Amino acid sequence: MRYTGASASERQYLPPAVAVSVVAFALQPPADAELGDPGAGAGDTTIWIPLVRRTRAPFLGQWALPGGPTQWDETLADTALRSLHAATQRTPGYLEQLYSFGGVERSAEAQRLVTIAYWALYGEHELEPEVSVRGAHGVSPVQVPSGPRRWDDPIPASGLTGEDAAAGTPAGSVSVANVAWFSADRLPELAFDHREIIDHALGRLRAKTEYASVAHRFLGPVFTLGRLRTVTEAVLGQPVDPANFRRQALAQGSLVDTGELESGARHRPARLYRFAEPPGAANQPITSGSTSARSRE
Amino acid sequence: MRYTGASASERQYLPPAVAVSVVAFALQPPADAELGDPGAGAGDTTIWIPLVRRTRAPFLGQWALPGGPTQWDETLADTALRSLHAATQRTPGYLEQLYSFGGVERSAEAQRLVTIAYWALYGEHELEPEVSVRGAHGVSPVQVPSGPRRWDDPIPASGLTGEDAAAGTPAGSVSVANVAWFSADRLPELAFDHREIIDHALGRLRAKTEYASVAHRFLGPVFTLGRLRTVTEAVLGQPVDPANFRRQALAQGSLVDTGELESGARHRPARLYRFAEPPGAANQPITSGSTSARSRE
DNA sequence: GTAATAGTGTCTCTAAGACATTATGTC
DNA sequence: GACATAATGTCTTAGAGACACTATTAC
Repeated sequence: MRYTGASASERQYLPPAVAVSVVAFALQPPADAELGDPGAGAGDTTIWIPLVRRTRAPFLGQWALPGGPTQWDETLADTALRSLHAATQRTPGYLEQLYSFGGVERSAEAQRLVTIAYWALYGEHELEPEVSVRGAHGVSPVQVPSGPRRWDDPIPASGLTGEDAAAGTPAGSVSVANVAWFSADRLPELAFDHREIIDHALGRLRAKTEYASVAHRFLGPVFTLGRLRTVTEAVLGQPVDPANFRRQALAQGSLVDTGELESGARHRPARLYRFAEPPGAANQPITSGSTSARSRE
Repeated sequence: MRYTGASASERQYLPPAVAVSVVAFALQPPADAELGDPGAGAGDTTIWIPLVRRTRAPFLGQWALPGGPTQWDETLADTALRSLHAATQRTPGYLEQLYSFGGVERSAEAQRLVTIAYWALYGEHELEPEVSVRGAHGVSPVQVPSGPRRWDDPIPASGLTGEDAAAGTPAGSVSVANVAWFSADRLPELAFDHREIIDHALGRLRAKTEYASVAHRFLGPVFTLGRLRTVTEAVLGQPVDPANFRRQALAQGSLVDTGELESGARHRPARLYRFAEPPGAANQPITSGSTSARSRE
């Protein structure tokens, strides 16, 4: 019961294939990562995105977003995490849905394709190589937004791009050599409409309401206001006044002074802060295979 | 080649079924509409939403959002418009995607279900009964947002709720008697998680950045500032200072004074305004079967 | 005239941004 | 000591909100 090669007359009985694409952001590429643009150093002034090189037509050899088809027993967020992990060997700390694309298919494939785009954030500590103690891939906690937005959860497999979904078999898996990290300011030419998806994701990230609440996810559990400001500057792509940033960040009410100081720098030590989860969020990390809040039939 | 009754071992080869649910808003219920709550008059102080009564288990007899499965030759927005029209006999002036739900299915159905939620707005003139001159349903222009967000377009059929998608056949269609309009403040108990979807849609609608740009879609092509303020009050559910509203609405820069005045009221006549589409939007209404901007394979 | 909304002017308060100043560590 | 960033304080300006006041129609 496979759908490849269905004739045109059979098509109308086929439900669309469902796949995801993921735009993942990090403040730095991982230490062992290949850089798409060898010229650019890994400064703190830009945002980095992992891309995979396509190993199939169409757009063979071109860069594209990590992604892949949903499997029968995984939710959409599962699929997003699994295919992102297949490309980067790392699990992001944050994942959120962006938008769904469901155009009528015009390619040679037998099925229509519905693609759901996600965006993900990697914190500093999530970029260290994962220790492969457990099964196929890491099981680090992933934070998925609660509140008005909703979601699903994480599992394992290979990594293509979302457009290869219509092929029933997950063949032609991506070797790690086909993955590289790019600065958001210096993206290569991208397959399909992935450039627009990235632009959309960047727009969301740069929207004030978004970055104010997610900037800290690029960092570890504790951080200085200076680091947080650096993140904001990287997200916005422009400098931010330190004094005003401090006032606004603290007025936000979601930063907690840990009482500790960061030492070792060649200047006055900075206070360390934690991010206080909003009361409703319950700060409940989602682990692979969790059953929580699966609110839909 | 139908999928109903697939055994558990077959399931893993089945792609998820894809369906949509639509939260439609109007400032008033249509004149010929049935009201869910006979007590409430049709004042301008609230927002109205059409619901359909389920004719199947689960949640048989309970109210739910209009929706239905995607057909092989229609896009997601097509499906949304078609199933909304099946319920209300009317085509909305605006349609935008909200969120996708893709939980692993736990019901008795053979397939998983991915549901994409949309929200729609009906303008005053879109609530008049449609003149059935052309084919199965109206072909009035529908405005779908451009810019970072993307979409697809409209076609005909019956109207269930999105959760009936897994059944391959669109049987058990909704008679108009099973449709009623409810005030957003007085919703009945809803099937599935539709209450959350509506709350999400209301949240989006009430977000300042959204309602500032969509409020005029509840009205006809020309309107007074007083009417526009009334819409805003209905959306927000609270009074708004007329003077301040005027200043902000005009400062927005998207209202054009037509030079005409509204007469007949027992008070000073008000200027009539049009909404100026932002330059990028090209103000290009989308008609059924259009091929524009279908940007995805 | 009265009633009712349209439309204008003005005051206050808050928050954003610019920028000066002091504090405290490493070298 | 020099240097670098942390942390605080102050001034200006733009905008939101409260509210008083004038304008113009129907009756």
